[in-house]
Amino acid sequence: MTSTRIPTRTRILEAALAALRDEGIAGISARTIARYGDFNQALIFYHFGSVDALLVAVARSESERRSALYAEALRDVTSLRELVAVARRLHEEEFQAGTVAALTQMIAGAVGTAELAQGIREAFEPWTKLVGESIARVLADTPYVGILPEGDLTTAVAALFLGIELLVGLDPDAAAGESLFTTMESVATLVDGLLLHVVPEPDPSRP
Amino acid sequence: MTSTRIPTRTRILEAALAALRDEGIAGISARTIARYGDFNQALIFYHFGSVDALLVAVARSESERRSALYAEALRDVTSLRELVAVARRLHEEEFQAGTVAALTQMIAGAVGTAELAQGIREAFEPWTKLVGESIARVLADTPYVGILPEGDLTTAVAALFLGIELLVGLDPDAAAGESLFTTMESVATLVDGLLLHVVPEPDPSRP
DNA sequence: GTCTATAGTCGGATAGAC
DNA sequence: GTCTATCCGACTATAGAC
Repeated sequence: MTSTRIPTRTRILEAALAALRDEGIAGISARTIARYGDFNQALIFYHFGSVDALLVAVARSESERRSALYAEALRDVTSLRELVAVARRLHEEEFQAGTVAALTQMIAGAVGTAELAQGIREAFEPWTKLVGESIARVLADTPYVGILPEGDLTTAVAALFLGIELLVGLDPDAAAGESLFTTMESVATLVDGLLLHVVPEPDPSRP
Repeated sequence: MTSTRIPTRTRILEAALAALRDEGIAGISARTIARYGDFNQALIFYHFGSVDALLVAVARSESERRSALYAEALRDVTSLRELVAVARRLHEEEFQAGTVAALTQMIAGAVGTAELAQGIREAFEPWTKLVGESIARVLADTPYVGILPEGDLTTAVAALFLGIELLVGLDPDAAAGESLFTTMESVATLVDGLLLHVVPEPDPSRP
């Protein structure tokens, strides 16, 4: 796990992610991160220059990893239900690792630090682009193309999932388990019907 | 503005809110807050005991203020469109003051500080209850009562609006202006139609 | 590349004068 | 209730030995 074969740069990135997840942005410091990775605090400055620069590097690394993992699934999305299904898979796979929570903390920490905000924004541009394209495909061939602005819908979807992770951080019980995403899949199925002008019957046994 | 007639306790609460909004949770400290309110740093500990306790007091105060301001409007809500309209009004009225952004920062900061999380959760219980009741009324008299769990929907709605403020903090241009909420009102109107099983313009040529 | 040591700053919190 | 003064731990960042 903590094998010496893993390059220090990577170890620092992983430690920063873990610290962000567990301690939150308010508890982040070079010393905290070093404790998580069991390396010397000074290495952070040697490899990344500053703590903020390290956080931007974490954002970039996470954005790339995530794009690689979910790009294929996202490209197949043509309905809202499918989009929520990908989101659910992402939530289930990433929740334990706490990577979305870490991202949420970074975004929250970017307030009042303009360069950190810009770095994170740029780091996640490829990812938001992927999500935006999926939403465009959901809208395509529905009567609402050109009526509902894709940019706003993308923002709303991104906001929804970031907000969920934020609330999960506040109250792990509230959004835990399958219930929340199951409900959202139900709603998405209903809206998909609406998009196609077909109203499905209410289903007493939620899928 | 900085009149001596305002009790110190209030001045501290307001300064903490402003500091939270401008500097974010990562930049919060007794000294930062004292600078914002132009009072002595030691007063925070005299009046509130600790910085964390002050933050919980801010959450309580904001929850009460908000409940008082929007309870009436929320009680009239019986459709999703009306709920989004209240959210839009809240966003427009509170955005400049930055109170939602401050709350977002508090929630983000609560990660890894269990007692802070519990304090904030309790502080906002009356408010989430109000929102939950509105959603219950939206669902009432639709075929989906008892099928779609209100708790999950409340969580999703709360998450959506928290996430929006989080993203606005990251990129003020992205969610600025009227566009985002106008789009959400459009979507809400469509979904309202769905909830009542009334499809705007049936199109038999589409399966 | 990684370590120790340290400068210099800022933080929470308290004691005690007024 | 509000102030000054202060303890002391934690922080960023750098210098320099290895």
